[in-house]
Amino acid sequence: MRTQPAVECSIQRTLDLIGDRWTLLILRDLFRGVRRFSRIQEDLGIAKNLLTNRLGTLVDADIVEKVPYQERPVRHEYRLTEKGRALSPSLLALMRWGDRYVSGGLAPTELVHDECDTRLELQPWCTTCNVPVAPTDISSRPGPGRHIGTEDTRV
Amino acid sequence: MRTQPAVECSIQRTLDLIGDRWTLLILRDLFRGVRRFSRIQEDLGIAKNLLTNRLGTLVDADIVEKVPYQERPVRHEYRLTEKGRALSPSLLALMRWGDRYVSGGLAPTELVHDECDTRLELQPWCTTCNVPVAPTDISSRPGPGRHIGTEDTRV
DNA sequence: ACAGTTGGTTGAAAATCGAAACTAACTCGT
DNA sequence: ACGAGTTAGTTTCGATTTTCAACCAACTGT
Repeated sequence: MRTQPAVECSIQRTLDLIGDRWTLLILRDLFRGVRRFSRIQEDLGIAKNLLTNRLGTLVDADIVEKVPYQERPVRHEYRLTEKGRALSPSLLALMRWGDRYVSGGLAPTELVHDECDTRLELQPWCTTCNVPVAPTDISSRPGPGRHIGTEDTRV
Repeated sequence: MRTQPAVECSIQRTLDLIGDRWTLLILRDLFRGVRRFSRIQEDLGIAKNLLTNRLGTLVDADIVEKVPYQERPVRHEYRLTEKGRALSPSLLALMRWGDRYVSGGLAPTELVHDECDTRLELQPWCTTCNVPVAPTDISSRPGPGRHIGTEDTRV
């Protein structure tokens, strides 16, 4: 368990919840339609007790829900809630990064723009200027949920 | 270490590299401008040996580079490479999710566009049409880097 | 009746982590 | 020139987590 709290950042709060070695992979499987305990376990090679724990945490956090898919033997499958489905851009962004920098540009799965059939990027977008924004043009500042640091925030 | 290999997915490859409990937080600090060993260590409360290991891994993976900021005592700081800066959309996506679903809509920290001071959103972006793409205009298909599952992929 | 499937639990060994102590190289104040 | 302070680590060791394997319970299909 983390020693220092000081959780004044949504990235940290998010990673405290889903940022361990397995959880994002479990969520990826759920997005892919792998929803049963034993299928996830086989697919990831995760220890069963850990899968039990992680799924329990995800259910508690309302990211995943356990819905019965048959009675007598009652069997459940794990489905993403709306909160869980909202993680899709995060997984997409990680996937695109991996495509480019780890898989050497060869994407195992592509997401494309219907109209022109081009692969999609996920970019920070300024709704005022109506342009994509490079990492070097981003600053951070305290928001309504408070803040700590006062560093130079340029990349 | 992971037991089953079967790494046929960019998300998995990415998480194998940066998906542990600390690495994404370290990268967040680098994005925020916290670049020195001791500053990161204080800020995160991570054990020093772990920080050494993680930074080493990041440097080996060419996500971060160690650049001297003074001679005599040679001191280094850790800077994101282009590959590292490309993780910005991933972190932004996780942050925006946390803002909405963990921090109750009140962002502790906002990321803004330098030029106009507006809070940033994350949008799927078509590099061919040079426009943002709505979720309804997205399709998925198998890519050149092969594929595994044949499941029902609807959420 | 009994092998097989699903979704777990339990316990011990192995790997990893965290806290504190220690080191090395150098600066700064006096 | 001496001692204190800073930065960036390494080492050690006890605590925690993870993995692996075995076990279990409810039910099915044959």
